[in-house]
Amino acid sequence: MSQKRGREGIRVDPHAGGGPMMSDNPVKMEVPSQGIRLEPFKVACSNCNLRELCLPVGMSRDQLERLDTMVATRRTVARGDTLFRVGDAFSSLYAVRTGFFKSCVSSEDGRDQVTGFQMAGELLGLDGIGSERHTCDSIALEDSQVCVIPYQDLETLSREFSDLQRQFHRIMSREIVRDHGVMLLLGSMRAEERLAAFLVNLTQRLKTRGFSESALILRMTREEIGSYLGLKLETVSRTFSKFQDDGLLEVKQRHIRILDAAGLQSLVNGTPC
Amino acid sequence: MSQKRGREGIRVDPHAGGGPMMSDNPVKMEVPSQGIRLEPFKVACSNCNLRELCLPVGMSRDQLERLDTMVATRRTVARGDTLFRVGDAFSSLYAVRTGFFKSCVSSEDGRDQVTGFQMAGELLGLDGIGSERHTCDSIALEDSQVCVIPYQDLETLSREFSDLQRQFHRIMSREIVRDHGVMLLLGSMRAEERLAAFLVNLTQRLKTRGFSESALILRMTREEIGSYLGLKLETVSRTFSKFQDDGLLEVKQRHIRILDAAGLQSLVNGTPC
DNA sequence: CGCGAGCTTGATGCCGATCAATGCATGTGG
DNA sequence: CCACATGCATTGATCGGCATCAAGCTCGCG
Repeated sequence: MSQKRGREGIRVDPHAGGGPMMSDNPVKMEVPSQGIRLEPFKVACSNCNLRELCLPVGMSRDQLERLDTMVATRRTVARGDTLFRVGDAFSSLYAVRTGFFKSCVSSEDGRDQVTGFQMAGELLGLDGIGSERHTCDSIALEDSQVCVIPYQDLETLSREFSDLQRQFHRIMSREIVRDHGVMLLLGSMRAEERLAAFLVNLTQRLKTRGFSESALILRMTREEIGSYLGLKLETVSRTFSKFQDDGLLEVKQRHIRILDAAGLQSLVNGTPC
Repeated sequence: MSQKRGREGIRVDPHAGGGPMMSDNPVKMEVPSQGIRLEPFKVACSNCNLRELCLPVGMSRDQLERLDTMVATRRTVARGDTLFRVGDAFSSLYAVRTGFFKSCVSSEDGRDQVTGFQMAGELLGLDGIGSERHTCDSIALEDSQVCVIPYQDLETLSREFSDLQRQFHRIMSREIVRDHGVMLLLGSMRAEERLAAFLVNLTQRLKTRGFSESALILRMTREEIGSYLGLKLETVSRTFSKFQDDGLLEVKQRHIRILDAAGLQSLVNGTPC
């Protein structure tokens, strides 16, 4: 579990300890009868180190403080537990604060499809708005924490703040664009291209969050990757092995080191041979 | 081209003439200098026969009249022309009034993927909100007409009317849910299931619009269907032929008659053999 | 009438699925 | 501490569905 992590903290594993960006921002609170104590779960967008990635992008101090009143609670989800499930009544969106999730839809006959993996700063539950019920399962792939955003409050507040409204619309639109990208992948790419695209996307998102872009720990199984990419787990495994043979990656179970980022990138676009 | 169409108008081809629901609602307008004339292009959500399918769902008389001020123009798009293209600046959404569109994304190396087909009442352009630029091409598959919805105005008005806000959010959310369904299809279904799902979906949407659910005219080529379903055109063609041999369909080029809707449906779910 | 875009159908081959066995890491109880 | 169980990953052998390549066919249209 222990990862090389220098004093400056290029991090591979968020659980290895609090880096400068991912610390939980414990806040000292005055509690009359007990003096000062540490309150690790103070919910506050205004203090959140993810606010540049999440719903509050581009909002003013004032607006952030109003957001704090809306996003009043957090929820902890243990690894393997569901945040919500198909058919659950929809009432809130969730912003991932720490941890990692997968979203799955399934067909009548039990086949299921991972539709996405979500990490810190990303919004979960958008699927529920249309029908007042969730249409997919959201499952924590590691112990996680989310901020609860009551949808009614979000509606109300975004009628007041056009910045919030706009950012929310942007997030939904980008989800649609992302989905279109996955369709392109599923509809027209071959196994190697799919896995390469997946890895490039993952490292990019991790980099945005201050993690290393050359080493990562997969939070999901080969089967989950396969489900997302429309492949069987054996194919995912074989493709990892091939990438290793080709000198693109070093693969040790879920620990991946990227040795040739350009080579990987070139697989995604059409620069083969 | 001529289709059986009774007086009550179970319609197969919207171009065969105006049924009760699809008529263009010409409005008599007072024009001072000329007396009464026919104005076929009066833009008005309040009169539109698609208002139960489109953005104005559930809105009051007052609100509809405000909507009329927002949706002030229409645009005609000839078959084969693009409504917008990847990279175009985003300024408006478009509601399909008549006709049929496809949306395509493409990868660096030129492969492209049809991400959806849109018909009357459906909203186009949602992809552009996130980045202020369109991320896909939208191409008319037949002569079409769209209502132009300036996005700024929609934002403004939906801050005022929570019903409009809510309906807009619903539409975006449903697009996300639809995309997840396509991912499931692309990631886990076989050719026959894909084509069956496609046909079931298409007929359902046509039925909602007052068309026959047992006969339809495809507005897209085999290649476009294949692109949408992640198959080659030959496979689409063979699968159509197989469905015909199995007595599920009658296929004559783009004219499809559904002979065994239940059988088709059972292919979509997992009730094979 | 003849052209061309789109559709159908056949023959063949390949990519990834499937089936099966082994390897590896972690955890548990004796 | 070892024996064993369990879950996940790797690797090999074989199979099958769909892609690919290659003719014809159909129909609308100039």
